[in-house]
Amino acid sequence: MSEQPKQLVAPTGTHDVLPDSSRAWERLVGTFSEMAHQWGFGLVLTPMFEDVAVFNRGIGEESDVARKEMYVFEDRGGRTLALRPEGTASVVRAFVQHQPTTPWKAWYVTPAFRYERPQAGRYRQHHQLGVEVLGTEDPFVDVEVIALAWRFFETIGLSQIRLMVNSMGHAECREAFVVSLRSHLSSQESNLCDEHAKSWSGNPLRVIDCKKRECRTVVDAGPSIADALCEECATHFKHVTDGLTAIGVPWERNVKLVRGFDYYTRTTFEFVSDALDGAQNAVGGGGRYDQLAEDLGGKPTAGVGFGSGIERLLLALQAEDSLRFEKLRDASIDVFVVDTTGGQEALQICDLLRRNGFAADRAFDGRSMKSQLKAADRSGARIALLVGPQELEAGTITIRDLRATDEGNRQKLVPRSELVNVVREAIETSMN
RNA sequence: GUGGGCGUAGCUCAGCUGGUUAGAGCGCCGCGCUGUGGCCGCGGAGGUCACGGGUUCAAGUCCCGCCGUCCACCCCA
Repeated sequence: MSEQPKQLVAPTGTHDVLPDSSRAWERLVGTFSEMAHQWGFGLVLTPMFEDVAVFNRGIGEESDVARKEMYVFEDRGGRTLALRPEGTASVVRAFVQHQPTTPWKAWYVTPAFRYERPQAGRYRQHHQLGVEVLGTEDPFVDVEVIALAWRFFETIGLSQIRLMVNSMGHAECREAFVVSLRSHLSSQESNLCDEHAKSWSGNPLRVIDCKKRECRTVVDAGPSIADALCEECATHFKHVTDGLTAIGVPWERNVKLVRGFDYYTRTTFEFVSDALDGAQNAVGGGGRYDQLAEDLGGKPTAGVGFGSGIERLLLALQAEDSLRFEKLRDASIDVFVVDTTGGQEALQICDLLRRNGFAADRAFDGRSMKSQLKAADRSGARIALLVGPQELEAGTITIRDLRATDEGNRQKLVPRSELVNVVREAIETSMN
């Protein structure tokens, strides 16, 4: 006697998306794809894993993501690879490798992997969609990238979103700011929270978005990035915010907005949902990364982009109660074919309908008519086509309106040769 | 990585201070209606009470471990 094999389940922090909820995914990704094309972006697909250096040099070896969250492994050829923890680095690596003409406008949708302790809205595999523009430092591009994200959120029905923007300045402004921040923090070390009192010098910028009161007091009294910007960077930032204002995208400046990846220069931004609480309220973010292409071994090339987490967007939609799954499901099937003669008729009728552009489904296993009609009801189909021995004999089909209420006038016998036209007509009238 | 809550049917959950064959609603299958869904009535299938140890005459219930999940921190999407 062998034991029953142990049931296997999805790994910690991962999840299956089944047809009920995947309708919402299709809608999000479909909408984004359409909008990205409207904005002039082309789809880019890059490998899910890369040489680990792509991410170490990209997001910074000092960042938490690179230090302790990456899935790093060695393949059979001894190469050290990593599953992608975010979207941007791979796209920029592809740009550097292929040197397309600029400006290069790319959009993507991809899973991202981080070894984290899972909780609501945070997974070991999550999914991001986003865009990148390489080859121009024109502030209008920053505006376009932010605007695309904003309009996308509007289109899918999110209303409680706030956009926060900031500028880190270019490499020199940023470096000068880090120096003055460092000296401020070192003089205030004893006033920082327990953790940052020890760790501030590794990455002083991290202290800026610490939520502890002690750190906030120290930070508020210290230098502001806003004052550290050179004239060019200040002007660049003003063009970005003026551009947003010009097209009616509301923004607020947040001088403490310091994002987790080291590659950001100048513009940074983040979208938060007020419908989600605290910890996981960021639904998207991004910024400019004018050094990144060079860091990955390419020619100096400016870039800017944003990424948004699909799971977070769905949580935010749910929190705003903007998701209507029922409606999405109703849209699926036009016709359900009921065949009590063995199934051969349903095979041919479904094929005919599908070739003519209808969404058709049927039952299997030779069930009773009653049971098949029950399945028809569940499918959400507008109409059912019934074929039993009588119809088969007479070369006819019974068409039944599954939504009508007057029992006397809801089904009729039609010649099989007229099927496609009759179905088309029935669907048109039942749509009204 | 640190701290806490929770794991009982496919789903949502009940199960009092340990005590016979572990329940409900929804869903699923069937019958009432032997060719007609949705509503209603009746019936049925489905559980090693997450898993592994321990205490006890007796554990879903108490203890320990483990895994999973949720929450907070951290970080982020």
